[in-house]
Amino acid sequence: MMNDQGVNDTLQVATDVVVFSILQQTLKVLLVRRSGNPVNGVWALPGSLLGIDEDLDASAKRALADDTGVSGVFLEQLYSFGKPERNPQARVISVAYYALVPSEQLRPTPGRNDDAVGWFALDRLPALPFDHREIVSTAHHRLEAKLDYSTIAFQFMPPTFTLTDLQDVYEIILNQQLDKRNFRKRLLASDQIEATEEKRRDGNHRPARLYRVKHPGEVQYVK
Amino acid sequence: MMNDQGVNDTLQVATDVVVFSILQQTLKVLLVRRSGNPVNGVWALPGSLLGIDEDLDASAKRALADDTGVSGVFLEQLYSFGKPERNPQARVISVAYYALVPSEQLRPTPGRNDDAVGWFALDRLPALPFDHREIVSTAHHRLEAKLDYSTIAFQFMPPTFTLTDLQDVYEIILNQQLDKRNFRKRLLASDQIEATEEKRRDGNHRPARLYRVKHPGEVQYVK
DNA sequence: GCAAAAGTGTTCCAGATACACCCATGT
DNA sequence: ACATGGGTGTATCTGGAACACTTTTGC
Repeated sequence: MMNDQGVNDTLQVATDVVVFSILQQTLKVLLVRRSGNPVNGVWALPGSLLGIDEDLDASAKRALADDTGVSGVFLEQLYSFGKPERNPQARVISVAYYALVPSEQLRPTPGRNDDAVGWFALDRLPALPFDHREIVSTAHHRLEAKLDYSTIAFQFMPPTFTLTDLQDVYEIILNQQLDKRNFRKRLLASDQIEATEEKRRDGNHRPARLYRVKHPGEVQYVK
Repeated sequence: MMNDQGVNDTLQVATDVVVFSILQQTLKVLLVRRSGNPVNGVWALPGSLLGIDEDLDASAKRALADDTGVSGVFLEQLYSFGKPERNPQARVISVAYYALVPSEQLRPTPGRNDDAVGWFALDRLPALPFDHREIVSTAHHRLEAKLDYSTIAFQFMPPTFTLTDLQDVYEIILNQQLDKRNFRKRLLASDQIEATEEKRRDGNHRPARLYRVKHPGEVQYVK
């Protein structure tokens, strides 16, 4: 199994997950710092080698839960990365996934192989091993694109939220200001969210009506 | 490497390619009939096991060339399929690709491991092994979707073509009639094709002007 | 009463749609 | 001259973009 350079020459498959959330009005990615070999003390994407009888989706889900304690969130296959030189220690194909976590809902906790987990802004990422930066970048592009033609943004929302909360999510991901009236008109016309009877009072201003998504967990195509 | 059921329990990665073309005014898929084991005499997607030092894209390209003689065409990664039970003989993850071949340009020829190659209409596919039917279906959805927001249809065109030829391609893939004037207006406005000085004379009617794509080989996002 | 965010409608413009007739050729 | 597919323009509709003031609360 080892060739004469000490390199394992069997093929392995891993799943790696780019976890996005919006914290402190910023789009962030969840990274873990591994305590074990081969990458001691370096921040990397949560991930795992694929079990011999394990489904790809299940592997990504498990990697996410084991490494970060996050579960029950939107998770979708992104792309497979397989340059022979991407990992110098071994030949590993990475089937990458991305996940969206509702803002401030989950407190990720390090798994038993991890030193720490942490949220990082996209423009403040630490050095990442292998092609993890390319994976993050591909996931970011996918997220931006899907915002335009699907209800993917709802996956960032807690069970109830205000229209301003939702608009903030769009503005942060698209990195541009949106018109409040047009945004509300479009969202309400899409028939994907509904008003609750509740309002949120905070600060010294008019309370905001709370909404909920009509089909939580489902990402639908719109337009 | 073999367990006591005679099943190889190492993980393997394959690339499989869904090749589309438009022949006889129909969207067709290219299949190969394997002469060797394990699938003797059954039609399947062209594909290959990934070499230990081979890039995924290179593997798909090679599989396509080896199995069908097709090369130099549009080829893009589609999705990775990895259900543990998808292949009962071995644990194989398939990284699927799809390719588009210009109509009537290439004459596919069987590779040395193949019995035959053939084009099949999507609603006239033979029984396919593993999850190849699901892979074809996923590729078909991708193709339909990309037609709307990219110049992917140009990949089906020969070097020069008439606007009616191009409209036929759209109508076949979308399976609906399009308005001739609106189609021409939109295509010409997109600034992606240009008129040549040539015309094509066939049949007893006015000759049609031939066009060419401005950026052949590139698939651009439009709209 | 003032500061702060919530909430609400109309006009304008651009791009998509619907639609019918003349043109150039071969036989 | 006629049959065949090639080629063209205008009116209408619809969805997106721009834009400013009133409301409700806390202090």
